[in-house]
Amino acid sequence: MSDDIRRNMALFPIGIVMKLTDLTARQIRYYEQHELVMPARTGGNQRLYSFNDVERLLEIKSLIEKGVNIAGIKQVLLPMSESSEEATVINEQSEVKRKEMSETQLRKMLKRQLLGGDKRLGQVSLIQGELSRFYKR
DNA sequence: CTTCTGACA
DNA sequence: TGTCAGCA
Repeated sequence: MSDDIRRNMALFPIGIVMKLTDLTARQIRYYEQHELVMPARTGGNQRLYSFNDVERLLEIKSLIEKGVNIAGIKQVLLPMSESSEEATVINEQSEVKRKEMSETQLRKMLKRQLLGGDKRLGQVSLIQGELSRFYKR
């Protein structure tokens, strides 16, 4: 499956990514600072994004719009070392499916936090400001 | 002209 | 997040 290398191939500069994602350079760089995306660099230190990076950014954008903050996105997106319940699944095309948290699980976490009773240590606030549109909508 | 880092009237 | 500076 050498289709992966193409998706991970560093191709476009931040300017194009901006148009592709409707995000500002500021935001894109900001998310990188928080390790939400790690684009490659050219010899001149210019960022080069791959298709995967762009998709990643779109997912981040989506979550931001839903009211999830950086801390929350980190927990919802990929680099999930081990998900106790959600098993790593292989999809129909034998392509490794992304270990993303489902909407339902997200809501579950949100509800648990919003309802207060969060006794687990080291838990970070997933929501920004007011309890977001999860309950407004 | 485009991108990069750092900083904040 | 916007935006401006000063480089590369």
